Amino acid sequence: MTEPSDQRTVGLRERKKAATRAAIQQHALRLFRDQGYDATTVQQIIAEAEVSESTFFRYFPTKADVVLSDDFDPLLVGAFRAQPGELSSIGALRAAFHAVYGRLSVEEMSAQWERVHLVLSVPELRATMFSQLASGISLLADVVAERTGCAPGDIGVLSLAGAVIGAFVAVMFSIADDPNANIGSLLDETMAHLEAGFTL
Amino acid sequence: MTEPSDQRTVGLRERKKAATRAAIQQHALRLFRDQGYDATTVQQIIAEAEVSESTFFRYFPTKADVVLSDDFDPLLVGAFRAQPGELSSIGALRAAFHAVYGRLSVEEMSAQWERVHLVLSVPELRATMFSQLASGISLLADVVAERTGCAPGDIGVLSLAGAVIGAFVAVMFSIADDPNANIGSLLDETMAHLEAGFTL
Amino acid sequence: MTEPSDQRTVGLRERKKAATRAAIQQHALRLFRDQGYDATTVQQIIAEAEVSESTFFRYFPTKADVVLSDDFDPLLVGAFRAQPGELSSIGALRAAFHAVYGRLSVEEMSAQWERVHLVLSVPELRATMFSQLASGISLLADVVAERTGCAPGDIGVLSLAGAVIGAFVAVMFSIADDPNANIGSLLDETMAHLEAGFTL
Amino acid sequence: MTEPSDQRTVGLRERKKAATRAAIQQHALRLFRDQGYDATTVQQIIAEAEVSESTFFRYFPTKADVVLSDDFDPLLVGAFRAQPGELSSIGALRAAFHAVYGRLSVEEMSAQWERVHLVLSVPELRATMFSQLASGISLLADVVAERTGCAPGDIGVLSLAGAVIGAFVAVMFSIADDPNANIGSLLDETMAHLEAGFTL
DNA sequence: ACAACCGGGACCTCCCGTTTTT
DNA sequence: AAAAACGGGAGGTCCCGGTTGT
Repeated sequence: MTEPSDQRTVGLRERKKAATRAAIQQHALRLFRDQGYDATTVQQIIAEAEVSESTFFRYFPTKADVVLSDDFDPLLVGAFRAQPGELSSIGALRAAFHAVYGRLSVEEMSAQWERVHLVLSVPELRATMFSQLASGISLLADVVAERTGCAPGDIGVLSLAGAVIGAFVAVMFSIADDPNANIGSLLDETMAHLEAGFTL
Repeated sequence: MTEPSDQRTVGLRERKKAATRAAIQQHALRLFRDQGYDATTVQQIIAEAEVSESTFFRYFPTKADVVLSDDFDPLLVGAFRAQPGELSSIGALRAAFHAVYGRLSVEEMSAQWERVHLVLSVPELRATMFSQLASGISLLADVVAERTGCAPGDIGVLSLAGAVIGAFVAVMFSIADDPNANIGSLLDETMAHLEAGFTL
Repeated sequence: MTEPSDQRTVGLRERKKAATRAAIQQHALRLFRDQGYDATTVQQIIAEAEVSESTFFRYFPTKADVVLSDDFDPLLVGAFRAQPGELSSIGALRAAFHAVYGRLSVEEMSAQWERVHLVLSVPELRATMFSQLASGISLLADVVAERTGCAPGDIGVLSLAGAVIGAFVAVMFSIADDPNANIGSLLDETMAHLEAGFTL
Repeated sequence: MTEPSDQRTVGLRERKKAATRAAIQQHALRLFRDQGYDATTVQQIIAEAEVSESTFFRYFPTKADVVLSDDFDPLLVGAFRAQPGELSSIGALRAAFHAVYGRLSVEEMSAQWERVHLVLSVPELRATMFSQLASGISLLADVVAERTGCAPGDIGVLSLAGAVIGAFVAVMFSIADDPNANIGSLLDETMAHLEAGFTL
């Protein structure tokens, strides 16, 4: 799983860390796909990625985190904050999703699909997803509250965060059995529906 | 946990089943509250509810299902289907939520809160919530598709279903720390936001 | 699954029966492959094959028999009996196997593979295989005893029958994950080894 | 059913384990003989053998395994590996069978017969025999491949393994109705036939 | 001390015979 | 009388804490 493209020039150290991280994830996902998640050991992953076990666990606290960690969250937050103030929150979110998911390379797209597929099909991974969701809602509520000046516990803010994350999950479900789906355009359409109040 | 009120005269068999189910759930939730979820055994529950172990597992395939099974789902579906065709889908959903959650008795409300609290605090229960969500989204997508004539896989339908369930979850999070919150009015407000396209 | 080719002219009635039987088996195997064995109902099979349920059960006492019934047994016995007396029993068997399995059409070969694959992968079917084996050994012992004049309980006759069936099973295992294996030549090689006393 | 004699002094722990295993099997087989397989419960067995239920299932994953588990397999493998390299594979196998089955005590012989008889007469046990066979063929193929340097998938190796197991099964069938049959000499005769290429 | 082994208990599934409802 | 629900019991999995062999 390659790091989502970020063209801004960052330090060499940052880039090396990202490369290591990407290498581990990439080899791990390939092994998971070929042999199954349970049948793949951390030993095999570090052998393929040519890193030490301690390095592995520095980047990913557990084997499950290789699949679960979502590199898009910080990008999304950044893109959201960068949106002009005239946009409504939901409009800004739509733009942010578009900026992050709209221009995925074919490899990034398929890696993303691989992740979604694994998470939904391996019980152990599925079990941790709810907590991921909770964090997602919480994170989203925080940045929306920050933007609007509302409290993060405001029912409107929470509803929005829940609805966005829920719709996101629904999209993930729908692409789980279609490896060729276009995540970016589906998400954009989804956000448009949210913005329009679902006029069906 | 008392069964949401349904006064229509149905057969004796149906009433007995509902009573048995309610008795099991009621005693189980009380024991869970008093002793904790893990510390309560199925043996204790069936002793209190005066049913056999077979009967327990006939009603609830696992101990977790006593907490997780949501009696409101079928009511919600029924109320949704009963809404007039002029309403938009989201409007009909709002009305359905109002009809079901708007007039909960104090006991029903507190039982509901108890359930939410348990689910969020017991890891084993939280682990299965994601699958519950998936079923929820799927069920909702089906009934909305049925109403609108769209396919259940339509992206608009899926987005709506995901957003509603997601917002529902967010509300549940927000009431988890507040035993006296009014579920009904919070849900109504949430649905209003969804309908209006989150104008913040 | 088409009937193993038998060019001798037989009555119309016989041919019609064979055609019906083949049609049932063919559609059943296709459904089993597409949907899985358990998920396929007899109703679906008879709908596809356009026969009545009673006709289905006249040809195959149970659903499992559609897969298990081996049309090759009687052909094999016939071919064995037709071998010249100068051949040793094992030589005659080798010739018989060659006559029956040596000239399978591509469809027959793949249907045969399908059957083997199903039997080995579906627990319910695998469970009945041992009895099939027992019948196979018994049948083989009988015809060999008849040819040689020995008693069917003679240890030599039984050993031969057991060894041949066992080797046959081993071949089936080995082709189970190779859809393109040539059953005929593998069996011939196997019989050659048996005849030569396994000189390795 | 006593453990096939192994006089080498091993650790106390090993001896205790063997004793426990033997005790469970011995009492179980006695109860099966007296009351029938189905009518005997695991509770009765553990009461007689004076172990806990956990211990029972640690040694035998299922009740059926008490009958099905074959203590002779590892001995056979050991004896086979111990044969001098000059012997052909089939010759070495014959010698190994002779070494293991040739000197059974009367009790061991009758316990063995008891097992065979049970397996063939109880449907539930018969149903799993095919998988046992598969493992047997696979195991045999592995050790023969190891000895000859061939691949375990080599058709010659597989044929041999299949033939030997098949002949073994045939012998088991033939003794099922004769409690006084001499397993050792029948097997030896069988292997001789296999080695000679069945000259009948 | 360290690992392997053991007992015990909770959870869960399947099946069968009996009772209850329709 | 047919269908549905119930009780009971057996088989099997998993985990945890205590004991025992090395």
